[in-house]
Amino acid sequence: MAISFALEGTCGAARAGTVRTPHGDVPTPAFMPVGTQGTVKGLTPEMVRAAGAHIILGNTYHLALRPGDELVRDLGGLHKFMNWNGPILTDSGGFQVFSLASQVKITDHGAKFKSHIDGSPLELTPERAVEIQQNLGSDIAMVLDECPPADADPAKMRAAVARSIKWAERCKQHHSRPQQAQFAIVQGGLNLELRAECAKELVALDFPGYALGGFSVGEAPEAMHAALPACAACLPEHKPRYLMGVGRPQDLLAGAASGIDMFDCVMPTRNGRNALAFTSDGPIRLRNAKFRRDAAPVSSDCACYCCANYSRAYLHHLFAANEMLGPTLLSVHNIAFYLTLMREARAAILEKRFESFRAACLARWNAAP
RNA sequence: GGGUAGGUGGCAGAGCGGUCAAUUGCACCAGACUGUAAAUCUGGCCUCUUCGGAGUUCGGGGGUUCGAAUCCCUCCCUACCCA
Repeated sequence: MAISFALEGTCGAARAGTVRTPHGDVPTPAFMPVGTQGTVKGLTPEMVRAAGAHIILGNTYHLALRPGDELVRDLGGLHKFMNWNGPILTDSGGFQVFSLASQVKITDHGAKFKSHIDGSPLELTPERAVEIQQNLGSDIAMVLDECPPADADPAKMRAAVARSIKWAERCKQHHSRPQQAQFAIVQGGLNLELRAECAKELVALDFPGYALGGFSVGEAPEAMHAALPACAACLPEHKPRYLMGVGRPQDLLAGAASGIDMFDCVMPTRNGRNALAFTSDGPIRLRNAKFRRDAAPVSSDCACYCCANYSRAYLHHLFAANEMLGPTLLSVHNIAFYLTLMREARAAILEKRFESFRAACLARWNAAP
């Protein structure tokens, strides 16, 4: 068994547990910083760990294109290559089928891409996605899925679900790395019946973990929040549940409240690079002139390296001067903020006070001036 | 004292008779960012505005013209060269 999941406590639908992997344990609910190209942008692994991360993401599509999955394999695997010895989850490239859609042609066989790097043609099939992730040596691999946009018409949505199920089967069939767990991905958009159907088929295939894909792809956040409880409830209780690509802090809490265990999102790092800081009083834009002389730390009660040592005024200066330390420090903070939130959420679940914790967080974030 | 090249919006720098409130970059102001083609992108940036427009701008003054940032005269200023 490549991974196992221990459920340690619940509070309503919310769950606290531990995902055990060959490279270490992950307490849940967990947030996974995104390191698409074999790096959490701007941060060393030491910084990522110090910020509180237990597990990070890598990406099949990007790493296969460059430097190449066989190269990574030959150099000892992704953990060694990037010097991260904790757990790694690799995304399958399914999201790139969505986000690079203008250059992608999808057939039942696979997704034909044009490389965003040099335009060269390539095809990502379910089998190839499995192979790449096995070469990378991640602890958790994702099946290749088709992730339609939120406004896709019902027929397209249904077809994407059908294809995602077939592809999941092929991925499972092709998978052969015992120390790697493969998670399936439920699609279906906001159609709960379709979601349930998709989940049922995938659960029958008995994967060690299940993800909800196809959220935060253009729909209103409230619509996603409303759909999550039912979607999560379709998944096995004794296996980890992963909400892919989500989201803002309030989305993570909504997910956790619905019974989701794992999250990933580029938001803390990308927004950090773009001078937006998540704070206990809501998001702030450190490029704004009002922070020019603000001696306070980025977030008032944050214990991260950034907040322990630097002022908002200094961060404002770094971004104004275009200094690379600005994005780095703010990525450190934002990741720490997300991970602290998950740690507190976990404690609140175990202490059966998750809903009041969530309500308090939302009240504070929304009270911002 | 003589010559030459110039003086355009916070700065740099286009424009050289009408389509110019004036290209562009920087700076500045604000916004966006959800399984990362993103240290990126979008909008604003003379004044007023009922957002339809309206009013004042291109060193100062005067002139030519239906019309001038653009042509002429004059004054002021800057840079370089010659005495």
